[in-house]
Amino acid sequence: MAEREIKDLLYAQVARIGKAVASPKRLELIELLAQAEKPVDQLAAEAAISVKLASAHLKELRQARLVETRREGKRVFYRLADRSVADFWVSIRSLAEAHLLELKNALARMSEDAAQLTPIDRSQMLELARRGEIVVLDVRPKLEFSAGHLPYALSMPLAEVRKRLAELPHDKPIVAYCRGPFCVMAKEAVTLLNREGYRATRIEDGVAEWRAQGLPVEEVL
Amino acid sequence: MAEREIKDLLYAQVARIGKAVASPKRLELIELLAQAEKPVDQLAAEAAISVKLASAHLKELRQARLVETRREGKRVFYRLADRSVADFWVSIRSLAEAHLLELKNALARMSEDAAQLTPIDRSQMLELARRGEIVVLDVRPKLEFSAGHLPYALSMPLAEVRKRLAELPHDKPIVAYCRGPFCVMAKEAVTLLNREGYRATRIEDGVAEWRAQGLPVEEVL
DNA sequence: ATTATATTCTATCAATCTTTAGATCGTTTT
DNA sequence: AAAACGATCTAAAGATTGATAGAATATAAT
Repeated sequence: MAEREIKDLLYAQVARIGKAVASPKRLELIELLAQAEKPVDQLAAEAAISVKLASAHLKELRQARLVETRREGKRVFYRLADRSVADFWVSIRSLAEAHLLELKNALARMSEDAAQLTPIDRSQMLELARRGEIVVLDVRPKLEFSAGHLPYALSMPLAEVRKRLAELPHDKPIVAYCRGPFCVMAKEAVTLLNREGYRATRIEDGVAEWRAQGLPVEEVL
Repeated sequence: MAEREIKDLLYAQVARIGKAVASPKRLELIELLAQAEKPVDQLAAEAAISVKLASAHLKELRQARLVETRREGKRVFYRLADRSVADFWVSIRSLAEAHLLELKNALARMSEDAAQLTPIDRSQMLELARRGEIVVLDVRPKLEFSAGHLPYALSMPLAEVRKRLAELPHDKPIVAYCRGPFCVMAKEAVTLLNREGYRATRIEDGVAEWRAQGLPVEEVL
């Protein structure tokens, strides 16, 4: 085989990964799967697409070996092939944030209330959490928390925050997080908490971002 | 604007990066630009495509803000927008290598002579080079060497190796490298050198891979 | 077995992308 | 100013992809 043909083959293979992440919906599915494994119907609902379309996109991701499946009774659960896929999601999103002005603007529009954002140092935050001087609040669905969460984090899904206010201290800073920079759950939780008299801020990191930084994540294996 | 609309916008922006790297030729252009800035005609020749097509692909890369241009007389030089694009190239290639069996096979077919490949530790190699116990040979074109190269490396473009054999010692191991795992120049140089009685091996790293590992690179700024 | 549920496969249309060719634009040289 | 050259733009053909609907498949419950 000629050198040129082999080269074409090599780049074509890498482009398969590129094609897999060239669709907004597939990226959203990857981010959702970075939180925890999920069945098709749930992925479809969370990404706001039909089950059929979700299935088609997941098939592409599977052909690119980015996701794997597991059947449990009637349901088929999808999960990322391994940690490097989540790392890749973080890296392509970061690259996009760095290079696409429109993305920065859209992100800024989403979190106009910049004061909510904690620019805190990650390791310092970890230390404060360890000493119990702040409360780290995971507002994602319980199952995603179970699949892995920041150290010392307390699980309180967004929908439950209002009813479970009593569990939160008024005298300590509360730092909320959710799925990552594109997720609005932490933002909503913080808005609610501050209205109720708590000292709440949020960080943009999700578990994938946290882990991609080489920081520890609590998970049941 | 509704939450769903903003989300769609965010993922669409990231997908623009995905689309930019969803084409084999664009990936090849990125790899070429990771070596050094280059004019359109040269990129077209090295990627074995027409100037028109190269121009069209480069336009897409520019719209995704992955590359920038500079005019010098009649020529337009393209360069990567910044180092993170080269890092991204390394990361998507690694992901592809890890997940696509066909890619592994194609790569294996390319370097059937596994004995040529040095599985050496990078820092150890750096130390040996510093002490002058090995010769690190950069077989890429001179201009790419000038734009940045491994520490202590000697520039000897593949086409010149045969004539410049006298410059190389017979009693020291020679470690050749070129543009990265997809590049065949180092492989060819090693084959030639071993036939001439030298102790030559190669590493798959190029400058981008080296730098992505956080290792130092010599460059004129 | 039959039915219900979850998922995937197949077919289709519209939209998008790749590639090529011809025309155009900008810069340098004569 | 004209010619030469490099690069880009525009237009068009063919190929590929995204999204939707209907048919088919696999498992669980009846």
